[in-house]
Amino acid sequence: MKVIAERRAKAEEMKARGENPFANDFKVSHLAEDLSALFAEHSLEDLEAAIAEGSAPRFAIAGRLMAKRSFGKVAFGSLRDRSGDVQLSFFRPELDTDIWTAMKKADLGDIVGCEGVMMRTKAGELSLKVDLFRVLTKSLRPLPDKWHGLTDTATRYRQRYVDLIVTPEARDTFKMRSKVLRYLRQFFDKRDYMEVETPMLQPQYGGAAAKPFETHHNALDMKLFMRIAPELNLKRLVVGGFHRVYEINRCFRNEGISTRHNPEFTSLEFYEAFATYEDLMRLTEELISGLAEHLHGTSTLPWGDHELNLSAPFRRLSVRDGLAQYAGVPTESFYDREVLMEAAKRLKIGKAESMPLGYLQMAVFEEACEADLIQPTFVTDFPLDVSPLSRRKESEPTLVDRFELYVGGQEIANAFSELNDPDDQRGRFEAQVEARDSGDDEAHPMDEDFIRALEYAMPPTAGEGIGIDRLVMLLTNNTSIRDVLFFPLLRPEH
RNA sequence: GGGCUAUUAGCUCAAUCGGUAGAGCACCGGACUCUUAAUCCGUUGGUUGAAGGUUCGAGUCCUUCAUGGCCCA
Repeated sequence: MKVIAERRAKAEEMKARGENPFANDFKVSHLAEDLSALFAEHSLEDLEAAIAEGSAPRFAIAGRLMAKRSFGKVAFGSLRDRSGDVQLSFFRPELDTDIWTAMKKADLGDIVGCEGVMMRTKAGELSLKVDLFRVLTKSLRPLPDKWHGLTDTATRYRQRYVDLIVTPEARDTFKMRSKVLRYLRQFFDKRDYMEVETPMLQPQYGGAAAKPFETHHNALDMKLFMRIAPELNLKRLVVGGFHRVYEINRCFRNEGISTRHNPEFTSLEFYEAFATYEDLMRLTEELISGLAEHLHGTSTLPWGDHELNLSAPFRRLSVRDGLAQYAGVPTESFYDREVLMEAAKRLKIGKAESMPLGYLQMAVFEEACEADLIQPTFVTDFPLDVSPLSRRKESEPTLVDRFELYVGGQEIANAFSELNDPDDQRGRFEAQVEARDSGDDEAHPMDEDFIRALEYAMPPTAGEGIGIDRLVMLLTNNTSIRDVLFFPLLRPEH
């Protein structure tokens, strides 16, 4: 490519002049935002006077050259470092010829180092009046169009480094993601939770209904799974006496890829002894509305064509009522297989005949309700069949003390009062094993050690998992999970 | 997995009925002492995603493949 060849030639010219096009000897004194903060109140005249009497402080900044506008004897540039942008100004009559030439030769995208004093332009803009200028790192490839940026999604994801340079929204999203994680840690730390880490490589997987990735440990010649959830290990820690724990980390599920699924994703799971799922609803409301306030100063956020109201309290909707309101299944027919089958047929749900009742109830619920649950909604009272780790509802033992939080038409959180009766747990696992044997490859496998742990007594506990990627999507108004992951999984390029 | 759709210069996009692939930005050269998408003048830049096919002639039509996007399951 011609442009690359030209830039390589410039790098060679630098070498010929004894300059290193990949130098690492420039000392930075300040960031762009330091300069705008320090001089926010200084007038053009003040700054000119300081320069004239030689009392103006000198600054050394470095970053990527993002724009260049040159005239006969004056030029302006824009330098971006990790804090933001600052304008550079060059005045030919006052500069060494070499410095002016170096500036003229510099390409957009080069990493440059500048020294000088602060001034204001006639338009009033703060500007570093440069007297020393070097290309520190030569950029060999041209940046995308400075106005249109990168629009091709494949390129944006595959070459995220370029996307981050030219797409401010992408930068903002990832800054926001980082803030979310920090907020979550502070939120739980304040409540005396302990952050823990549990294995991602496991001889036995569990804690969710999903297909795992498998791998192999050579030394032990043993099959290992990538975890699909940290749940069982976190509950082992509760048994061990760590009564408030949370883990923020990656989970892996060997499933399809879509705008809301990536094979690896980040989950927050937290467990609190002596709490119930109802306590967690209040905690979740506080967490999410607090997060919105913290990030945006409001709990009303745009989401596609909608506006989300994330202020507490959130709506509560039992699965039973949801089926009645959205799927035309009267509350008294909640357990009526025929009525549910009619609804399933209407909603074109495949393989409904072979589903156990709880699965059928949830399949109909998800198909009929999910997309309409835009405003935050706690869906409660799940069927026992689909909840092998949840505590039975005392008033209605075919249901469990569980909720899922839906926002923006997608599941954000899943929580329940934990099942801590080891015998009931064994029965649930056995039912899951049976389901697996009859073809459900997402059924939960038996975990003898987990039952043994429960036999030592796990205090009454409530636990919750929150999908961090989806949460960030909501908080940044991104409708694709790929926009909140630095490097989403894609097919190989060639 | 199925349907629809897209892929053209480094980037953003044009190209009428199938008839010589073009513009803006970037780049290169020139003018210019306050710009901020600077402006003006002049150049350069193409295996039209890949492979086949139809045709005198294919960016355009057909087939297959690759990679995205949207919708459905």
